[in-house]
Amino acid sequence: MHKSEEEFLKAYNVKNFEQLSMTTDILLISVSEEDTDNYRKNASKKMSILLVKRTDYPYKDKWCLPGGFLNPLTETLEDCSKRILKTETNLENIYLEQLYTFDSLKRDPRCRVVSTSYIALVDKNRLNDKLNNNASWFDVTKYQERDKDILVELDNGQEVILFTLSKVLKESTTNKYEYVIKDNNSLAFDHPLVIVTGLERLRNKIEYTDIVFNMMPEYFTLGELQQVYEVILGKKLLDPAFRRIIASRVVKTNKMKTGGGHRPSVLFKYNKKM
Amino acid sequence: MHKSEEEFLKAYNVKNFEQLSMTTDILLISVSEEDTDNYRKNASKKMSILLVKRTDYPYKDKWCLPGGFLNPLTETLEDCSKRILKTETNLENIYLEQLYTFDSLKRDPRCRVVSTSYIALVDKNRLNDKLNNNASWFDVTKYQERDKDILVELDNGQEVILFTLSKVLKESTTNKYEYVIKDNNSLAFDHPLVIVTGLERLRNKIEYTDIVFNMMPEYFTLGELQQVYEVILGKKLLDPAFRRIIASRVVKTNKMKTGGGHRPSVLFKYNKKM
DNA sequence: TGAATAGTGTCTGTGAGACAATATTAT
DNA sequence: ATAATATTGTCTCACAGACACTATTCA
Repeated sequence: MHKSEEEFLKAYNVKNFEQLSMTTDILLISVSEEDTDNYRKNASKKMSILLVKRTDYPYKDKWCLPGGFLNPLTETLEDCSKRILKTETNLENIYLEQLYTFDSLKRDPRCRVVSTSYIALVDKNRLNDKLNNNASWFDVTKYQERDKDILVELDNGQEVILFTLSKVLKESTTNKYEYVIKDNNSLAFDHPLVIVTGLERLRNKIEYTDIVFNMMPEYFTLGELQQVYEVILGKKLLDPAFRRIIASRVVKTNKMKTGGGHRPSVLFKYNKKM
Repeated sequence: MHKSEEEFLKAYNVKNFEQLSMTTDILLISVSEEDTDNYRKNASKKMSILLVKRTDYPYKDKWCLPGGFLNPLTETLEDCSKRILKTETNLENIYLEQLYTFDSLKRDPRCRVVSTSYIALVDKNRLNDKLNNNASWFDVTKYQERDKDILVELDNGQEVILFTLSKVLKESTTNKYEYVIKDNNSLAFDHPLVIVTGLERLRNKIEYTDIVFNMMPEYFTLGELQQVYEVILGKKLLDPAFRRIIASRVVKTNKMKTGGGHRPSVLFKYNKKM
């Protein structure tokens, strides 16, 4: 006996199958400026990420990435991430990019939850005072890779969060590694994985995309831009080399940044290409 | 009134919330050899992907990527992909890598289904005659990018599948594009998206990872390896340049490949580094 | 022998790394 | 004047692109 497609769809009942919940977790990254006492010195920069304090079980009172459950009937995962970002930062139009889908069986003690994580990038100047009060920016004060271990330290000025991951060989054919949480006292769920995966991704993409300009204000000096690169890559760059690489991606304006107790700097804009 | 964590988890009932279904879709990629009449000529190569014919609604009798529903209680998405690959190809130990999670609201007419896609790479020599009989290899006979359109043609020797995608500007800040299906008669679901996303990813990763060796047999000539690169990148490479680039990633063996009506070629192996 | 592929040599231009030198400001 | 950053000049080295050349097989 043959059914038509219409009949088939009508008879199809989702509830006959096991279903599950999905969440999104958002790694919101920005670059913050440290105050300086010396009037001549430029503000030094740190990479920082947004964490929120959990108010309920599981992981009650622990810090975690902003995130929440997907409404399967009305939202895409990106919609969901936008909604959560809006709640935590009061901002819209934040750059979002899908990072990875984490799905180990026991990552949430409540039930099976698969979580698709997103990277979000923002220029910190956009959001002073707009944060939800359970949210806090943590500077990435350490990000060390030694042997196969990655040590990360986060600091919001009052609390320090430390965790360690190991890179474990997964595929022996080609050398492919996966991260495993080794030591973690303070962060909820598998969020150390999300953070490290995201920071690595950002490091890679900053080299071959224009992603970095999502973290910059409209006008910026090349020195500022270079600092953002240095903070993300975790190493110093040589000025002339940096300027050569970046030259085609920025446009000089006739504005200057003055007042630094040293030579003023030309302000540039992002050079959007078609 | 305070609950303990234990009480909280006990009282938590997943079924109070809307849930959804997840699937995996697998883009299994390999490189096939075309027979040649000239005894001197080496076999030319084509990139090919595995499709299966749907036996039921929706998209009955259309081709699609191998895939299936996740069992949320017992499987990770990768487990699920492995299970499906085993069903379709009778192979285990295939290289798998998470590609992207597709989640538009109407991608499946039955219900809300979020699908995490995986790239799988295999050396075709491993699987002659092992295919499930609803599965078939399609050569990628065309992959053209013109303006903002991508035209793909797949051919299994009996049927030709054609589809077109458009790259549509998504973020105006940084120029970020997303693919939109423009024209598609033959492929089920949003699988044209998966295919194009996956082929682009492979193209990128072949340049900076050792991923390609998952598609190679244990012993191969540099000519064969170069052909695989050329087929994936869609362009010819210069011999000396290729040999320089690849040199550190392969090891010469004392085996030779002879019988080609021309100078024999040294067989190499993948050089696994720690 | 010759068609075909395998493999090497080498010139050239580009571009990154490195370091030096000059320019300009606020105190 | 000086500390600090801004900006440019230029040398060198590594390496990819390009092309030419030699080597070797088997019908």
